[in-house]
Amino acid sequence: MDWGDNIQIITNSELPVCHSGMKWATFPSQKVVYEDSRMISLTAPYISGFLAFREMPFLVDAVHRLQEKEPNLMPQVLLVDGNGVLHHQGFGIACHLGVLTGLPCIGVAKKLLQVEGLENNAAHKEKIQLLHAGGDTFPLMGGSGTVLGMALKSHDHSTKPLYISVGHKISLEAAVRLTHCCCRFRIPEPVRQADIRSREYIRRTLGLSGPPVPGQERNQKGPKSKAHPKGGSAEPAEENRHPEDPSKGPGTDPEAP
DNA sequence: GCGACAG
DNA sequence: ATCTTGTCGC
Repeated sequence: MDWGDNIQIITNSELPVCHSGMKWATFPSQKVVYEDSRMISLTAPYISGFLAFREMPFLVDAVHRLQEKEPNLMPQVLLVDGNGVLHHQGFGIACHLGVLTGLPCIGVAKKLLQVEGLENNAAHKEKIQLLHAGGDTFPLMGGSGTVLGMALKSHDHSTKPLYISVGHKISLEAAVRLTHCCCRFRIPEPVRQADIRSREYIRRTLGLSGPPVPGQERNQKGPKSKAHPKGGSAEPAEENRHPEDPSKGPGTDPEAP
């Protein structure tokens, strides 16, 4: 593989209530060199096909913050949690982010967006079962015969494929190969780490602030708390934290056989 | 009630 | 995205 050792990858990971997390890392070593998590106020609701409407401003903001703070770390490619041209209008969130930042973007979706006749039906599931080893793919063809993306078995023991599509300034083939090279587990590490770290950030900033009523039940069915000031970003209580997170120990590995 | 469902 | 219950492997 001739990507070199200095390709950097950025990933979004938005939780539906109030958080945006991103992670920058080198390739192929995948060492985290920069992290930016903060509270946000989501306004637009989640509507399938309009993900960019909801999340784009925060992703662009994060890229701009990086440009200000560490321009030397500006990545050469972004892995975006969502679709690129595999989209109702042929322009998913990975395309938006690519155009607005000028950076190459890869759409990495965990579920098939059913568009242009693509359907997660029996025939599709059959193709999935024919995928043999990690790295195996099959094309996702729209009604017009155009290849909108590729289903990718991200590692040998993964049941569900990833749905890779071009976002911006990268070929589908390169997008698939690069994504596959990032997969220690089903979800490519940039996406996975952004996810893990964003949840950890939430836990650490809101986790202990909420008043744990003595009789607190485990499964609170009430509405999600919006316990953060609107229009502002909540700062973590501890500012000087070592970004090093030596080893997570033998944690549970999702999607592991 | 039924279909659809990127996050 | 979230919530379940259970299973397997390191």
